[in-house]
Amino acid sequence: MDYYPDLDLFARTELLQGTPPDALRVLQAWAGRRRLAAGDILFQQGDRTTSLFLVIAGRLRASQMAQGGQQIIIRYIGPGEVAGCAAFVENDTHPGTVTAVDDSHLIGWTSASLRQIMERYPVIAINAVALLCRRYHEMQIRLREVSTERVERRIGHTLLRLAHQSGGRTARGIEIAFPLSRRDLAEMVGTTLYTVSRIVSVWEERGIVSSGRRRVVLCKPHALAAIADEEE
Amino acid sequence: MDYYPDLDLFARTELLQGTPPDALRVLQAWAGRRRLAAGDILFQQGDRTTSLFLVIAGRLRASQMAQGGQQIIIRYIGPGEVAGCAAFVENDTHPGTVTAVDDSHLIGWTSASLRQIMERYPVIAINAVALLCRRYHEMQIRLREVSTERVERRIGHTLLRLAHQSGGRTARGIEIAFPLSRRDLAEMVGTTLYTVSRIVSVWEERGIVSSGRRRVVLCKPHALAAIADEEE
DNA sequence: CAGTCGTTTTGCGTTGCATCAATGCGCGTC
DNA sequence: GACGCGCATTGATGCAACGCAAAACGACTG
Repeated sequence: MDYYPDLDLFARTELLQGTPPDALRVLQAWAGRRRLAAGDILFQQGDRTTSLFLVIAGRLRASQMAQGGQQIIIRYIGPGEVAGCAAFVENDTHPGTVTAVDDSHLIGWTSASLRQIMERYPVIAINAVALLCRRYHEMQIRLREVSTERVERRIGHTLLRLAHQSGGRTARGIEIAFPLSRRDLAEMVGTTLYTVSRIVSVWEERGIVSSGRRRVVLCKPHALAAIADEEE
Repeated sequence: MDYYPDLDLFARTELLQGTPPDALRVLQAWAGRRRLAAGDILFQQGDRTTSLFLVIAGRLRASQMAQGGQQIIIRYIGPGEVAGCAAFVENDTHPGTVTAVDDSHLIGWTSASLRQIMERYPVIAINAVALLCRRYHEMQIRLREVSTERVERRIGHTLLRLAHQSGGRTARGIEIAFPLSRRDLAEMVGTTLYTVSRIVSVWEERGIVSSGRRRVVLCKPHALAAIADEEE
């Protein structure tokens, strides 16, 4: 009897949950593997979409460049999540660049094979639809935040989201589980690293967060939530 | 032989293109109809998702409220497009409110029947994936714009997009085909109606646009594009 | 035709945040 | 241990855009 180490892992991802075992075996057979060291680029903005990737381990960052050289961070992608959504559609181009922020291990399928698989196993297409709805919804909320809220609250919401998505419990509080600099935060929030630094410094004095070189720990998440959601 | 007036219309929409004729007939049989007058609400933010709607005629606006009473416009939805994406997923809630800005005619399917249809006809699920990818990509670009560009350029981009999406050729230039107030524009761009008014007034003096009560005509689209995309 | 309501314009004071510049700190490297 | 580099802090300054207020301008209504 063969041993397929990926199978049960597959079955717990957002894209492949509920997929019949034979589909999982097909997926495994067609999968390509990819390892990245922290800092490596998976693909660049404007590249043709060749493959969709599933993150097995590690963490990636999807970002988008403006013509002025500024960039924003679209999202961080962790284990079980999908990188390179645009590859769901054949012959498209990637809207952003995806970079590894930690050493990462990925599995990829070509757009063409993915399409075949979705035709044969509609569950996967339906999972993809659900996943994209979530992402779309996420973006709507961020667009609203950046359009209507001021910087302090946006930083608050962003940290809470990151903590929720990939926070680890520690003695001091919830720690963001990957390196996150002031500049990174600024590019998620739509501000400058200077402003982030000032605001986080104030929070640090108040004991709400504890942060250092590319590390952030939320000591009092509820206090942060109060700042992020207080009435007017 | 029966006459199904919707069938060829269906086959030209983003969601249903490439769908086999028998699927179209099933879809037609399961469809609910809905008519809205300008100003009517299709569903509210927070409502449970019951149905997904296809716009046959008219125009709708998807918006999202912030707790302070401010709101932003997510997008305008025209004929052939889909309203209420969240209904792709059963037992979810709508992230925004959808309102008719013109008298509109819609067709709807319940989430449950939609799911069955997608299982039976994966093309539709795959179309949905492509559609959501496009929307997701759109939002990424808007998020980048609102985070990195200043108001004048954002208004320019927004008008160009609207013109592209639903502009009608007229003697004076390209006219946005539905009522669009300064406030509406402000809520799409993430600014105030005052700022929009000022900037549009300047453009009006320069002959780039011509606008009045809830009407906008782009007289010199290329000049607008130059403003929106000029280097630095 | 007067009255009302929604939209747009415009002036002006205010301010949140960007921008520039200088300094300090921690970490890896030769 | 000294150097250099990337990251973080902090102050000073300027400006783009906000927010208020008041008025002008249609458009619709009784």
